[in-house]
Amino acid sequence: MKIASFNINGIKARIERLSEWLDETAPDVALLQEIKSVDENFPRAFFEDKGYNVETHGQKSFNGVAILSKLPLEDVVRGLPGDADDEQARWIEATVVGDTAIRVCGLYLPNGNPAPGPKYEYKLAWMERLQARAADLLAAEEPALMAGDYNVIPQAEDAHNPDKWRNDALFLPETRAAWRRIVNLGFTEAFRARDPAPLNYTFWDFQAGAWNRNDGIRIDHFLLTPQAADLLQDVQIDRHMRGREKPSDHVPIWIDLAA
DNA sequence: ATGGTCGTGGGACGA
Repeated sequence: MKIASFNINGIKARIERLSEWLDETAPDVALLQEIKSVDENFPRAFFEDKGYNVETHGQKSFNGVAILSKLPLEDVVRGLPGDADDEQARWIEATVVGDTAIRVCGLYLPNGNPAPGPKYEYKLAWMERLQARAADLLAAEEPALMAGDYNVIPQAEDAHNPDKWRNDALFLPETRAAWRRIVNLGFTEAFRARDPAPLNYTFWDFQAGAWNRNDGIRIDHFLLTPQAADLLQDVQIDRHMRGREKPSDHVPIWIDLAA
């Protein structure tokens, strides 16, 4: 089963790129971030015509996450638990019902800049809530994953120019410590676990010719419970998507599970 | 230090 994560940076602007990528890559499940659309305006029928079930958790103009799945989705939950006042649409989870049931969580973790400041405080608080949900997922001892745009550069090797990011909310020591507290609960970070070639990024800024200079960062991640990690067969970053017409600033990352 | 480029929605904000 191929499960992908893709920050599309706006469904309206990206529907053509997303459509061709779905046709080429044929993921069974695609977790989307930054749909930047309310649920009513998401082109649900377009993806249903391709054979996908569609679940969205959107808001006006910003954020927004969605799940596309060729297999049935059950027990959909919208919003990360832990703060009833949080109105930002950054979390959706569901159970993918196949031969092996897999709990999939799609997330768009807050950017947090500028740091310090209220946006950074929101990011750290969100990561504490994420840690709580992550602990519950592990306690269930079932195949489950959390994937999406984490807005976290885990290590210096995950940035082309780490010095540039030293004071950025994506790379501050406190951010990376919060990330490690989650991973070290017992998750497998799929891409790093496969020990792939270095300098493989998932994001290149639109500004200052970042793509042309390969000035990228690796911030889109898959965290797998042990029961999901047992099934892991492959991990790929679809880097080529960044070079296409009207690309997102992120590229897709996907895993293949023996399920 | 600044500005550089996108998307949304139709101005300013977020990244």
